[in-house]
Amino acid sequence: MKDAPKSVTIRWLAHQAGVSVATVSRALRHPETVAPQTRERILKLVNRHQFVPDGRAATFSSKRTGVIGLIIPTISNSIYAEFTEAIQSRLQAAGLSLLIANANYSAEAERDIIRKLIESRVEGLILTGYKRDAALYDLLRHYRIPFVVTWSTSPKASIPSISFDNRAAAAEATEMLIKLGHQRIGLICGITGVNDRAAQRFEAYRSVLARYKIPFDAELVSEQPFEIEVAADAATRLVTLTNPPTALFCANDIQALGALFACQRLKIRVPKDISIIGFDDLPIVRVVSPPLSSVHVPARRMGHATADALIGAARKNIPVKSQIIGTELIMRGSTMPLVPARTRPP
Amino acid sequence: MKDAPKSVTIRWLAHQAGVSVATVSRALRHPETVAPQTRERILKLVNRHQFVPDGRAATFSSKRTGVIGLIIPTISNSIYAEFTEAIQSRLQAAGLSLLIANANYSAEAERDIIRKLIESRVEGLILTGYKRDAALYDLLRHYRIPFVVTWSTSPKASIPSISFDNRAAAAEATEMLIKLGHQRIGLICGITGVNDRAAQRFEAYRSVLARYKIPFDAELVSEQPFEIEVAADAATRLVTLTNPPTALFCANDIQALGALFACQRLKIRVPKDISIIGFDDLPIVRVVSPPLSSVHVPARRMGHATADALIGAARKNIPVKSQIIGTELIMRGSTMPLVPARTRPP
DNA sequence: TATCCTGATGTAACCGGTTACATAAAAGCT
DNA sequence: AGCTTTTATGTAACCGGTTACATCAGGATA
Repeated sequence: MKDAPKSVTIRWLAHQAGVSVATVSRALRHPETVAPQTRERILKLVNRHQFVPDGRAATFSSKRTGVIGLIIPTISNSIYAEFTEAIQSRLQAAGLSLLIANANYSAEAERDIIRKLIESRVEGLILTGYKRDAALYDLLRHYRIPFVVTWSTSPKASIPSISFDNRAAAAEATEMLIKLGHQRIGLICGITGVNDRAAQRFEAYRSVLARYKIPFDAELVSEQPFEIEVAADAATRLVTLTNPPTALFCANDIQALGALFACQRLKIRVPKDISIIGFDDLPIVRVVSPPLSSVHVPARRMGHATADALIGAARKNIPVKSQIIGTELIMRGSTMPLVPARTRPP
Repeated sequence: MKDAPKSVTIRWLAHQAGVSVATVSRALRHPETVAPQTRERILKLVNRHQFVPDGRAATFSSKRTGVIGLIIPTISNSIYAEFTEAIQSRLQAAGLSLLIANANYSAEAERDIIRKLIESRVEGLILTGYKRDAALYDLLRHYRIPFVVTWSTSPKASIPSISFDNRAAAAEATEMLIKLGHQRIGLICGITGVNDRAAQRFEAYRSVLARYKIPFDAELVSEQPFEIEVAADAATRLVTLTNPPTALFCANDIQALGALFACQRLKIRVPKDISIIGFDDLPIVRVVSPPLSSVHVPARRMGHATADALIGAARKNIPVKSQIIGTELIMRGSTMPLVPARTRPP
């Protein structure tokens, strides 16, 4: 037998097997269309030469990439990990791959990523939040790449979203604290200028306060990145105010945990001295002491629904339809009705 | 001007601009080789038609993908997030993309992922741990794809690794507890059968005990997945033994946190009643109360070194050389010398 | 036995951009 | 002014697999 060339190709294998390149291609991609003996002869050569087809040529000639792109704002918050794993498992079952890109909460980085993914001709794109340059949505439509917004509902019919309602969920949490008797409610949330989910949660907080005729006090609000040490510092600042809050609504669990640990360090008892509600319902919130109340975000369900929608779009040209997924406020040991706060010495 | 076709191509743009396809290609990829007026004329058309080149054709004809593959065992442990972000930032600066794949601690899933990445012709591959079917390393060499093992040193010169030494780091932590006077040291680690890093940490724990003539007690060891609730349960079981440990070495921080919270729930004081050391040195361990002692893993530095090595390999054919990166045991408030344990009622 | 249908296989054009090599014009130097 | 060098641009072959269409052989049916 002739020695293998530097790069074994389907053409070379075809020659060795005495068949056409189409037959080798069929043996690899649609083996049931090839006669059993022919198929075995081809696969034997494939294995002997450790042949792995060149995906660059395959995606070029088939005009398919089999890839769905996902852009998340960070990979260090495990709520996105759960969401991503849910998507990945569904896509894998459908024979598609997930390409994960991290935008690091940067609109500019995200723009570059979107263009790169369009250049790669991904067969679908999953976005986080709906707020971005409209031209990017136009470009996706121009290239007929199905897309869907997640982690935020979309106000426009032309921008499909599969998400829970941030405002409704944040309103429910804020309202619960009010119903527990709290009036001075602190908010720790993300940077509303670059994060539309944080902005929506903040708006809901304000609007519920207004609804209950509770004056909005900017001093009780802290916007900062989702880093636990930053959150702990923010909580420390809030709870050591002259007139501190008696409750904290944290727009994500990392911040709620930071707040909890800061209170522990300051010997402020949760929930006796201060109630805390988080958002996401990460596993860790069930394990800390006391277990944190939190808005349960159905990340896995949202991931599955998102993947299913894009599989339908990519494989069967089914348009992506918006869906709203419910959240659930889970009350645990970090919240209780307001009791008169003991005055703490300066 | 003639209407744009269904799919605008470089060929069509060339015709519109009155130049050749090579010139359009140059205008996009190497604009400095095209005369300024020609370049502007071409880019004007590109913008007008919202043209994004077809990456499928580009990667095919150039035989370049510009992609480095990274396989991590999970995306829900944020230590991998830090590592991944470090790699991504370096690659981005070098004009390369990172394709992240999640193996979910499954050797079979990883095998499929490796083959898929070879088929995609990634220009480099970053692996986690060195233990896997040798045929996979052979296949990577066969296709001349540079690779590197991370999160574990490699015993073989033919398998380059860039990592800290798990055994040395785990030995240091175990030894520290012994030097603090602890003899009954519990170990909570990952599943050693599928996780060579867990296996190495476990081996180091055993070997240090042996060195100090401390009998190995299997009852003090708990192997289970890295889930915080499972870790809390494991810790609960260990600390409620008839003859419980006076210290816990947890082979990652998630487990250390689970152990800490379990102790808090059981009113077992850390470090007075039991010392705890974790591994990874996640930000949260600095914030909890008490702050956890932990082996600091230089994830960012390892990420940068790994990316640099593969950029060198992919772009300049520089062979990847193994590197060992140090760790550092950070002692915080969760460890103290052994004091006689109060007898707890059954 | 003849005709029709199905399964297996071959042919060859094609996908869209890249780039080695060639050519022409412009710039620089003597 | 003539020659050399540099810059800008064109030509066209190529990358490796996919697949629409065609063909042939074998099986089924009338």
